[in-house]
Amino acid sequence: MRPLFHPAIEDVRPEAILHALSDPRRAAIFARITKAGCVEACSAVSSVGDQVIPKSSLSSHFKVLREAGLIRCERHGVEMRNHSRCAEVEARFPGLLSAIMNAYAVRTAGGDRQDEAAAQPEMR
Amino acid sequence: MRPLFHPAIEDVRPEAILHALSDPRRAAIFARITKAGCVEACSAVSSVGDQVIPKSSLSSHFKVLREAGLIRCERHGVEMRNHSRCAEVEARFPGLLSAIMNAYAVRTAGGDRQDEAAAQPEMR
DNA sequence: TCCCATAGTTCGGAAATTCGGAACTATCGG
DNA sequence: CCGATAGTTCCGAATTTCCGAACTATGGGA
Repeated sequence: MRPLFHPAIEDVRPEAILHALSDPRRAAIFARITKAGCVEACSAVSSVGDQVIPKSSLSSHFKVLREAGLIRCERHGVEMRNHSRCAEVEARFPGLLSAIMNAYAVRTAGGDRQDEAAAQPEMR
Repeated sequence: MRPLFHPAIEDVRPEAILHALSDPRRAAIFARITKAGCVEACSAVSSVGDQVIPKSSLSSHFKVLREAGLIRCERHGVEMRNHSRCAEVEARFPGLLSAIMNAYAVRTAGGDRQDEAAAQPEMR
């Protein structure tokens, strides 16, 4: 089971990235991984905002992020380390990730009525 | 039926935009509308690449784009005019749309094996 | 070595979303 | 009023998402 599938950076497709980040929970998870110095134990993210995410759902969110090419996952002992592939993706699609994360930051800053804490602002 | 629903710009949510543009066909439609001087008869876009889109599907694609806040639609006689809300969205989420459209352009330029003509490059 | 605890994945059925053909509606030009 | 064109709605089939329960993998003792 070790060799988890990761797309090569040149196989990463924009629609996969947009789809992955079009879910605010996944976007929040990705923001957290990217912010946290690119390393984090997997279910350190057991909730987003005050919303608890069941672990089977968490697992599939990570899978979506991984297969979209946004993160790199490897086992370390009993847990998983997740690295953001932010830099690689930035090189291939300049400005994309920062624009997306900024957009979420605008939304949470802009005072919408709905779940404020969903996404974390300013990456990079 | 006239007053088609359009979200106010401050109600536009990033996840809706990402979701709308995470479909390459919708992204291509949006690119075409934006490029074509912000006005275009609706089913001038009856196909994307060489792929024909049935009109019920087209209709719902336009609905998704409209409700995401990406386009503005109004009836003119028997047909629909679609304006890109690109400028408004750009003001709210700086860099987002151009980064996304550029990403699709990179993909088509980068020589993926799959439907090359799906999205049109360089907006703005 | 065996057993337990922890971290994550897989399975499977329910719920939600998307797709697209067929029927319907709106508008214009005779 | 009639026909043609442009879109929308309806609805069933196919696909995707969600999440609890069972399962797998790894490391740490006893």
